[in-house]
Amino acid sequence: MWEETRKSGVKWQQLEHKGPYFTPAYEPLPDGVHFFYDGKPVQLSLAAEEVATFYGKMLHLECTTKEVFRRNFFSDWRKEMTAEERKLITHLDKCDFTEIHRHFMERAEARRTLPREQKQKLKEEAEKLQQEFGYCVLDGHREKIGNFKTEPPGLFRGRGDHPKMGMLKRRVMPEDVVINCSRDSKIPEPPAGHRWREVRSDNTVLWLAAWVENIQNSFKYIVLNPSSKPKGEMDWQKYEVARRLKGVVDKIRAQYQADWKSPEMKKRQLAVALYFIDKLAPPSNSLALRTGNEKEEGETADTVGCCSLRVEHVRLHAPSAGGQGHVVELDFLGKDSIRYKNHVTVEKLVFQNLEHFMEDKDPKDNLFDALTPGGKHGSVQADIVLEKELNVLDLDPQAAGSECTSSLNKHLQDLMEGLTAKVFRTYNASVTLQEQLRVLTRGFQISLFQKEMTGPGIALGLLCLTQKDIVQPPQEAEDSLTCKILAYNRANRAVAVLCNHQRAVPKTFEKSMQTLQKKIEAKKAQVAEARVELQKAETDLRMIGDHKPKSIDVATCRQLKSTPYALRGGVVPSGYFENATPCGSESQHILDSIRVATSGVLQKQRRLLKLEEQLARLRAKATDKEENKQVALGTAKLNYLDPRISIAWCKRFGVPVEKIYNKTQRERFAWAFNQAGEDFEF
DNA sequence: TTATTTACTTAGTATCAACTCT
DNA sequence: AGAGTTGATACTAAGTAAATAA
Repeated sequence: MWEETRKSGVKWQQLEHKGPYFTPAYEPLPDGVHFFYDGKPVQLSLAAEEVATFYGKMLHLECTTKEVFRRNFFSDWRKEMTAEERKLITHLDKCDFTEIHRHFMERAEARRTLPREQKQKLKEEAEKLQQEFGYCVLDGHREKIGNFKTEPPGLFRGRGDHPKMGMLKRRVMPEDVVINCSRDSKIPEPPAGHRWREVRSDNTVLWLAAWVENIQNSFKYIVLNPSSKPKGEMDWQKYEVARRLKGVVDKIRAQYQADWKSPEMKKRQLAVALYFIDKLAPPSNSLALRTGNEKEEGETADTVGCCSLRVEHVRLHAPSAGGQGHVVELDFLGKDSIRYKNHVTVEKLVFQNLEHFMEDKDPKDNLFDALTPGGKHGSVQADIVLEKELNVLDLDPQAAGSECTSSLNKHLQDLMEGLTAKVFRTYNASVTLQEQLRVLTRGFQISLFQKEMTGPGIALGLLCLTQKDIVQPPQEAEDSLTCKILAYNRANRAVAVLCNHQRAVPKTFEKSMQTLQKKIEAKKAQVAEARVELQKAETDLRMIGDHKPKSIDVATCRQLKSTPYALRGGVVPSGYFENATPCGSESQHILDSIRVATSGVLQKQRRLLKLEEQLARLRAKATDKEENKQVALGTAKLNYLDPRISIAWCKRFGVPVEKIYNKTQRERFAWAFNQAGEDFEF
């Protein structure tokens, strides 16, 4: 069934929806808010004012200080001005948006501090909108839509050094929007006085509406929510492909390793490129690069992936006397201009190949030039020929990627149906999670077993200690749950590191770390204090023994020794009462005071344990926080880790899935829940 | 072939909402 | 109750890769 739909490309039979919700029209600034030029208030035309507010709203953001941003903004803004405005406003430096900025900050603040009922009202209105526009009917099921609103107009915020940052992103109009729905469904109504660009019925795609965005001239789509059935199905298939890779990955690796020795330059480059994409050697010797498609120069930030790597991104470190092995250093800006910097030990053959690939090239030349059309190794068959061709140096050194990625993917397709470069990231990520979970929680099942055998329920003394006096194993269940979750996060983090998922250090990081440290110090003090108190209680108990050891009869002595306290190697030394003589009624009194003193010791002991636990938990939290400082776990969790691995692990270790996946995530992974038994293996 | 277009996944950040602590 | 934290969500940019056009 799935096979058929995949082959035919048909994705639905019925699709009905209300079309996108459009950004409300621009609301002019209130009378009291002014824009100033050269110190004088200027009443702008509506269009120019709107664009001015886009900039004013962003005044606190770093991008407004960037020259490219300011230049692009100013140039686009001037296009929206009237002739007079354009004549007057010639320098951005003379523009004063501070009143506009203050206005929007105050408005946001006002909304935050709205009384509870008004907030409730806003929430209800949002919910109404969601109900009206946020769902569609797909093959008889009501499915949630991911983004049912068109993107509002504003200033483009590219990441990294984006040449187009600050450009005006135009308002989307119904006339821009193509609607996709089934022919016989209720066709969505365009807003009054407008019409759609087109209404079509293409059931080989999943989008509901689309428009062309004016910055990059690319499509934007209204699509389904990840919780929807078709999205879930695709997610599932993605992991199934990755699992099939597991079956052939050894063969593939053997082959590309063999290809490192191929006489054909192209083959060797392909083999090394694939190695860069695949190499997995935890904990810190993996590469896991993205494919690195070609990008149009000047249209986007200069970022690269495997196929678009340039010589300048690679450094080779020959084996040193210290015996470091062959090390490759990669340093480049990857997706989202996130820096990828890594030292990795590689096989000698890889190293030699790289030396060869880099020979006689400029830093700006492509590393894998034989896989790109204009590269100097491009059409060369063998090294021997290559050596004679060295004069073909400056043939378009910039040409990158597309040829490389498509030949790479074509090669992979031959090795396994459905295999592409990005599958390696999915595969390596999921396999790493599974393995790390195994390693990091290896101890837990054993300790559960031990608990059964030696648990707390052993015979207690007859000192009439009440149940609560028994030293409980320190809240085992809860404590081990904390440990398990910490272990899960560690495993998750290993994958995030593998995939280089970074985030900006949270603005509040230092401060909240400090408060946490303070808490730890306070807890340490409490622990020390509790320890002193325990010692004092122990001395008290011993004192009773010192003063009246003889008063205890033999039977009581036995009882005493069998109390949990004595058994724990406490302060009453074994044999301490051995020579006590029977002394009848007096022993009852002694027994009483010992009971009280013992109970005191037990109480102090419990308190100490509890505090020590709290301290341990705080320390764990601090570790977790520190390790997470620059690592984003969410991306791996959402896009790379087969949820069935986590679900199976939860079942095996008795961890409630809610501790791992929040509500949205459980909805997103709904497809996985009835699939993964506790013995699921990726 | 090679370049362009299209459709979909992957990504980090800003903001919003909920919760914790004082 | 209000401030401060934290977690969740909304948002949309930036990739991948297949399909299509030239």
